[in-house]
Amino acid sequence: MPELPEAETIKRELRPKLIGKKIADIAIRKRRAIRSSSSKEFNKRLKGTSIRDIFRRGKALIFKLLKENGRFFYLIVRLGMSGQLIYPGNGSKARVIFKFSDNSALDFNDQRLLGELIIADDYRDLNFFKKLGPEPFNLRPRDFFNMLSRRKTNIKTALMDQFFIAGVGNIYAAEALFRCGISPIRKTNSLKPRESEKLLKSLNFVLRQAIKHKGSSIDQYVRSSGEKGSFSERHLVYGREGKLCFICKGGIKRIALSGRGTYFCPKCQK
DNA sequence: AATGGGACCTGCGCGC
DNA sequence: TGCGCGCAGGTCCCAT
Repeated sequence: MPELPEAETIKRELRPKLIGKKIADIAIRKRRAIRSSSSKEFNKRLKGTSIRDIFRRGKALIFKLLKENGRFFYLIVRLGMSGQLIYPGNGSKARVIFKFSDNSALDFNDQRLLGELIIADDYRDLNFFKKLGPEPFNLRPRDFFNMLSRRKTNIKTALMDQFFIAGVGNIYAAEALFRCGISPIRKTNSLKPRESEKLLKSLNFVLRQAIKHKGSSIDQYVRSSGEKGSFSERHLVYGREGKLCFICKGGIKRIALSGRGTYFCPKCQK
C-alpha cells in the first residue's frame, strides 16, 4: 500500500497534531503488529514518553520519543500493504491503540497484518535503514545514471528495490515509467544518460504530484483524517489494464514482473 | 553477489 | 449459495 507519497502525507498531517503529546497507555489488540520486542516490553518502553518529532525515510514513518529520563529512542512504523494511522482514532479497526494523556488516541489499523511497529534506540541501527537507498528527491542525475549502469534487472524491479532507491513502490514505478516513455522491461543498464535524466525527473514529478494530492487511495490507504487521497484519479496506467492509453489510444497492458502486476503502454513506452 | 520465487496475512471479486 | 483461485500501495528469507 503506502509508498513514499502516502507516508509523507501521513507524516505532514500527524506532525502538527501529535508532536508534544504524551503517551499515557498502549492497547495491543494484535501482537503480530509488534516486531521488535514482546508486547509487554513494548508497552513498558512507550508508556510515559512524549513525541518529539515525526519524520519519514522511504516508506517508513519514524517517531522520535523522549523518555522521562531525558533520553531519546524511536518508534518505527512500517505500514506494509494495508496499514493506516488514524488520528483521532476511535479504536474500531485498530490493531494497536496509542492513548495520549489528553485522552485522544492514535489508531494503528492493518487489515492484512503485514505492517510492523518496531522500537529501536536508533533507527539507523536497523538493517533495513542501513541498507536503504537514497531518497529520490536528493538524487543528482549523474549519480542516478551511475546507479542504473550497475544494475542488470529490468528497470521497474530496480525502481521498486528499496535498497536501490527509497520510497518507490508498484504504483509510482509504473506511473513514472509511463510519463517518461520508458518500458518497465527495459534492462536497467541499457538506459542512456538522457533517458536516465528523464526518468529521474518523471519520478520526482509523479511523487511530488502525488504528495500534493495526498496520495493514492485504491483499497486501504487513507489519510490520518480517514479521508482518501485523490492521486488515484490521476493514474495514467496503474490499474488500467485493457483501457485506452491517454496518449496513443492503444490498449494498456498488464504483465507480471518479479511477481508484481505491471501496467504500461507498449506503444508509448520503449 | 544478485535475482527470482515463496512466505507472511486478510479479504474481495470472479468464474464455475 | 459456495468454493477455489487470483489478486492487492511490502518485505524477508532462501535456494540458485
